[in-house]
Amino acid sequence: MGRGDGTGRVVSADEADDTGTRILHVDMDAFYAAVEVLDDPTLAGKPLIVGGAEGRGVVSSASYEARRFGVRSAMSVGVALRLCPQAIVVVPHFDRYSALSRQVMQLFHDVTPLVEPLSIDEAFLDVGGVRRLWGTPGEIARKLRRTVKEQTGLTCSIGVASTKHVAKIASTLSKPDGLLIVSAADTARFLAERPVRALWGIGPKAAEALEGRGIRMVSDILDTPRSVLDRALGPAGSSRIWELARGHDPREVDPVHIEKSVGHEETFLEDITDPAVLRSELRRLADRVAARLREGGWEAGTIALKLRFADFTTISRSQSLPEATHVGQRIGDIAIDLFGRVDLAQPVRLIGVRGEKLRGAGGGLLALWDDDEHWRRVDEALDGARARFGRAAVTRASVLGGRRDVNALPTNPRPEHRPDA
DNA sequence: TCTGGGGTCCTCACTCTC
DNA sequence: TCTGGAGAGTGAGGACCC
Repeated sequence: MGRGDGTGRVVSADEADDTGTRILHVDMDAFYAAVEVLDDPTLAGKPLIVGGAEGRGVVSSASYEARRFGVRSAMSVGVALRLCPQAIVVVPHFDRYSALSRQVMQLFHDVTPLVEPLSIDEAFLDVGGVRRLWGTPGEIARKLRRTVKEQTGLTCSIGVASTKHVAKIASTLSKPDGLLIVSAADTARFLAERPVRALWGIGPKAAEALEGRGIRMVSDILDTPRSVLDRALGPAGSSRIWELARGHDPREVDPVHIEKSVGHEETFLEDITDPAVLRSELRRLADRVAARLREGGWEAGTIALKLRFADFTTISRSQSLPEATHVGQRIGDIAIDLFGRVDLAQPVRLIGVRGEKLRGAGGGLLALWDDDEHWRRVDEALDGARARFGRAAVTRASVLGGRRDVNALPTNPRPEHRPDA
């Protein structure tokens, strides 16, 4: 398994046992900050904060030099600068991050078609089927770390395990610039030694609920009756951590991503009280949401409004539509109607619009998921494409990913997705 | 100088229908 | 005709993730 190397991280030795593993979780180190350093080497070695430089900005990413002072992402830039006054603050350059992200994801796809991006800077890879090409999962992880560094100049950390959940925890522990392999045989012990907060889905609230009952480590979960977990987390949360604590995680690496909602929101530099200004802002946000919907070939079946007031209380209002839409005027009308039903007792800090229950290309994919016959035809198309282009080159995602291809496939919308249902 | 933006998932309350 | 339970759908809010 892993060992500490004196920096707080846990990494594997070169000869680490990777028996029973096939999942890699790759996570770029302090991604935004690292890209800024790449583009301006004079920032190297300095405490760096990427975030909103004025008003109500928060930290999107911080270099490890800044993290040593307690700077964390999602912290307000003001608080971060109090902790680390010498930090250099730069505004984010999202287009640049996206470009590098695409480059890194392509390197992953060069290894295996089974890549599931989790966010701009991390992904799961299933390398179980490419051993004969590239070696064992541990060897693949070592090569991949070298390749990413050589091709992009950026470092990444990789967790290797038999499940996604354990691979994810392992990559976190190995940060920065590390590799941690957890063999199948070591999984139970590895998990038992972790605090409950390390489990996927246990945030501050759930951790507090568990710790209030004396459940601090994953090993404590193993000794806790299910009824106690049910009371602490509810049946769904309880069921999830019951399984995860035992190393059970049947989720496969899934390269097919289906969007479920599209939204935009904005926090004002100063709180707004004038309803006319807020309505105007809603129109602007509705137009942006509509543009995104049209880009994706979707229509939204539900429109949701979000408001955050000066005291940070947040409310939402939503309305399902008889006919789905991607028209900005219509989305704006609904958002403004929802807004009109809200009692504006306080100034507004944030306003947002979201389209939910997406139909169109996304809805078609949902239908495909639910219908064995359609999946059979997708797999036929997959086999045909693989015969032409080679197995490693073609995935379900690449068969389904092109919108033209998706629309060419038969779809059978589920009843709740039919506008006239 | 308190607390962004874009998401997903879950729970609970309420309404409607059978 | 009234009442209650079950189940589905909808809406609101919260927790969590990066």
